[in-house]
Amino acid sequence: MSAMSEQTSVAQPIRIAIVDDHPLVREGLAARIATQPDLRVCCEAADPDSALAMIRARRPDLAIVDVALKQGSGLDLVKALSGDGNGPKMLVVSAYDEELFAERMLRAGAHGYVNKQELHGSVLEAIRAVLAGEIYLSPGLAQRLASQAVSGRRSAQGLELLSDRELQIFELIGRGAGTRAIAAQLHLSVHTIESHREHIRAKLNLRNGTELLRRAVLWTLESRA
Amino acid sequence: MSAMSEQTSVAQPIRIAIVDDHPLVREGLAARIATQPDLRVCCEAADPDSALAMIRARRPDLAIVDVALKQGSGLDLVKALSGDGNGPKMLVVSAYDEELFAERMLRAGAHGYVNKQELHGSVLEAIRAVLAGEIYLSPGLAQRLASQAVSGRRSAQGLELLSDRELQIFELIGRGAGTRAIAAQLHLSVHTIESHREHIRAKLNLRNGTELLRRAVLWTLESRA
DNA sequence: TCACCGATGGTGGATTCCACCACGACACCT
DNA sequence: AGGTGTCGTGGTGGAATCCACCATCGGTGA
Repeated sequence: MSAMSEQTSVAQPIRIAIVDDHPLVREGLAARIATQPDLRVCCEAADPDSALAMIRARRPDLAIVDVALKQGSGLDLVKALSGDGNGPKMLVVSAYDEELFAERMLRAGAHGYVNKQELHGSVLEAIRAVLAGEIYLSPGLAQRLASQAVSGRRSAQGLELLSDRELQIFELIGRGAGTRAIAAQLHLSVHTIESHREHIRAKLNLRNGTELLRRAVLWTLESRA
Repeated sequence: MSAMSEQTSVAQPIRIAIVDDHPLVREGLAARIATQPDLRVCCEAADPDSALAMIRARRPDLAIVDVALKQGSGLDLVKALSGDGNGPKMLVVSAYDEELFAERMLRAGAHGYVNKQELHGSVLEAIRAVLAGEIYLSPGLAQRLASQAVSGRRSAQGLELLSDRELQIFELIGRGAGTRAIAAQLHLSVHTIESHREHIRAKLNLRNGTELLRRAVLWTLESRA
């Protein structure tokens, strides 16, 4: 909405950080934000690690974060930031419209979740809402989440059953990463990854690692990053 | 917006169509193109079907196409356009840096392939190159493709240098069958299958069985078109 | 004939998988 | 406070698989 009554000129613009691994998306966001005189992009990052450092150093008012950052899933970034105490507001943008991620992100401390598909011009709306202290969700997504909550049905493909960690590992498997590589990337023991694999297999009713890999590859293709 | 008549220095601006299902990416591209006085975005589309109609109607000089369009994979779009005869140049942008996709796209008639990751500022470079009649590839991608061609064997996906047996087994792998299952189904020794796997890996320049499985799954998916 | 390749199969060592277990942290219930 | 559950992290040991060589046999082409 255009209820900008307390527009205190451009003396103190609201500072926004953008975290996305696609330069094009960053530029698209920046272009939109540039249309608003009281908003300003203060810094950008392409991966969660540098993003965390950057945000802690620059202390923006709002951070726009992509779910699917190449290493370390963005979920960790949101968790870390929300654990920081008086951190920025966090608006998550995603290529997935999965209720799956929205729920997790909000639980992890995000203040809004917008799908890249749905935002014809609604990012700004989302930004305003989040800055005002509200929780913002893409319209379609909000509806699906609501109807899902009513019917109690949660079975997209059984993936809801996976915990955050498990889902993250599932995603990495889908990208073609082997157990060893995942362990290295996440700084975890190989045994831990294997343990997670096993739990994932159990929850998804998969017999062997081959079926798991297959499922993961298929899924990451369908809901592309 | 910034659709001002710029015909002062350039009588005939080059007209570009953008096809991507993410509005943000479209805007990012448009923002970059807007910095060039002789280039102009003439139309946009979010899905392959409307894109095809649009491009045939508007006849742009260049079409920038995302691989990962929701329905119909963008590959079909490129094929259709290149089958049209005197169609536009086609530059493919992708979230994947997979050699696989690049190769298929180029063979389908695309004139360039850029990864969304790599393009810090190089889309314009790519656009220029493609318009000039060259074939453009992301630097990293070009390098990998080249080294692949030098080291091992040249190959469209390399699949045509598989023997009949190997191709058959490759397909079964793609369907999710394990080595043991394949052996049983073909009434062969497990060792034989493993031997074939090894040969396939060698011919396709794949390091481990995981990559093989991944490649096989991808292929059996994309070959539905 | 000879050299090569495709299909089949093997050996042995490295790697990975997998079932089962364990412990600490945290949440939720009553 | 206790009890129960799940989550994340690790481990062990045996089974399965992978993988780099190697071998045989039959066909095909120089």
